[in-house]
Amino acid sequence: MPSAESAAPLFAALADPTRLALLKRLADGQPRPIVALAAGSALTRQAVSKHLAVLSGAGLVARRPRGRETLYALRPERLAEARAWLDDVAAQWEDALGRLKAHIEA
Amino acid sequence: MPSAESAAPLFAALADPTRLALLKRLADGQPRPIVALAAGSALTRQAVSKHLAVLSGAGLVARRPRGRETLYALRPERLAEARAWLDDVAAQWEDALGRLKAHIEA
DNA sequence: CTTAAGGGCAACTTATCGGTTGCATATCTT
DNA sequence: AAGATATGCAACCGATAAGTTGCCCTTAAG
Repeated sequence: MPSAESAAPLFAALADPTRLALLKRLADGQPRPIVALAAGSALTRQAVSKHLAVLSGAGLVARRPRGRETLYALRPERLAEARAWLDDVAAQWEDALGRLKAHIEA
Repeated sequence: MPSAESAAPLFAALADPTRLALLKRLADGQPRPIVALAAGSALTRQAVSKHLAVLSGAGLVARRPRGRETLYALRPERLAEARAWLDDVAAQWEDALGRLKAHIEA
């Protein structure tokens, strides 16, 4: 169960439609260079590069320089951490709900 | 499966440790007024109020004015939407992984 | 060797965010 | 009625984020 302090930066990296789109495109498991990712996004290469830097900083994406290009690949483990926080809260909620129900029936 | 455009504002609301802490405190199912929530947070009542407004705007929390106070309660359905997006990407990833493995073994 | 392609770095602009302070409003309480 | 309680609204400040542009470096390709 990630703490609020560790989970917040993760959600912050996910708080942008462009970045979500990038992650989704990388979810097919194929690493891509920046130009390939910038192709479909109507943004400047620099803008995409910045977004990838944010994702990389949050650990959601892995950078692997190869030759003159840099390949970016999804890191699903970090996605799982974000899910873990949500699961944690949901579990707390379910637990509280069950407790309430039990109390009413008692 | 929520689109990137609809999921991003949701993640944006989650991108702050104070707000995550608020959600976690509300996960016990008990609606609370602002003062009660501001009590443990070392912040001004106004700051907490703003954070709650953000959470409310994202649909993560329900406002229910009662008398001179306003009760805030968690809305787990919206949390589930955030989870749905993460699940979607994770499923895509797993699928691609399986496809790759099948291709190798073929 | 010359040229083009892929990217990093840095400066700058605009907008938004988190937080504060001050004041006004509505509702309990005595 | 008077005072305290719980909020809301608005203005303001400092920091950060998104995006652009311009320049330089490295690596491939002719």
